[in-house]
Amino acid sequence: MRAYSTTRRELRTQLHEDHGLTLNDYEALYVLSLAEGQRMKRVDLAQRLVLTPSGITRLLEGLEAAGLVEKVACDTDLRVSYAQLTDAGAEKLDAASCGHSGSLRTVFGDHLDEEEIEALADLLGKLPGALDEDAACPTDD
Amino acid sequence: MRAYSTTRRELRTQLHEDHGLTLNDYEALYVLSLAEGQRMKRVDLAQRLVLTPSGITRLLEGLEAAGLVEKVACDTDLRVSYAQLTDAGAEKLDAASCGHSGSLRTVFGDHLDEEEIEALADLLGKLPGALDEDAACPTDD
DNA sequence: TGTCTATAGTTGAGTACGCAACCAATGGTA
DNA sequence: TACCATTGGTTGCGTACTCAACTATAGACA
Repeated sequence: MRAYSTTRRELRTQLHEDHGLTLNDYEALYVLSLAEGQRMKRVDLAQRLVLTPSGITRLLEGLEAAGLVEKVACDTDLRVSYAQLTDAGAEKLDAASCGHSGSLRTVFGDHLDEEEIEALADLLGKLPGALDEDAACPTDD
Repeated sequence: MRAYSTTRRELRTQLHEDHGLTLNDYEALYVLSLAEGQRMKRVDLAQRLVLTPSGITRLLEGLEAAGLVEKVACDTDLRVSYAQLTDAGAEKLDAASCGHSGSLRTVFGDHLDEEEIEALADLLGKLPGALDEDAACPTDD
């Protein structure tokens, strides 16, 4: 049967069935795990995930409800709040990332060789939406 | 102001404001315009746009309501119906493509040179979801 | 001090999809 | 001929997002 899509859908459903995460859930946990102190201003996280402020609010709503992320106030600026990865969140990420990044590698590896993957990553990295300079510094005050 | 996303959102809103089309609307018109007889089986169009059958039904609903695409029955197989680009659809595509493909070029051109764009297209073309062999032959019976 | 603009974030309403369940037609095969 | 698996397509329902409008804080400047 000629599958409708392939990969992206498969990745999504696998991640969802195995760990109850959407792709963006996963991405959010992943990005947070790399951030200084494992936390980020919501607005920076939004930019990093290419979401609007409301998108981030809803995404974090779910992750907070699941106890994977905590909302932490900033004492120097009452407007901002941080998304802080919890221990449970880090564990969930660990559990999911094994299978997920494996799947990713497989998907790309099926069609591209090592060198091509690197070249692709390089080119995509130059495009906006990818982490531009300032997206890399999550917590500043 | 540090924009939330950038390009994709901008492309979408520009296309929407100027011509009342979503990105997928545009893509559908574009793909149809290249197809033999400017028509395609709905299921093939779905695969090409990486949409589910229900997704295609809803997408074409809108385009049909706008008179840009017509639903044409197949006389050899009563199950299938074609999406047929109308004259109005072709005109709309013309009107939109000028600005849109210009914008696209600009977006990529701002960050990549000619050679890099070509390399990127080449690499992406190898990934699934891009037009695999059979996605190129729209109407067959 | 009051005012004005910019920024962080939430909320309500609308939308573009996916999934599951379904119906109809097709093409075997007995 | 009757049956059955496969394929094309639609519909109901849920969801992840966007946009627009809003509140609240911050910082600049009179």
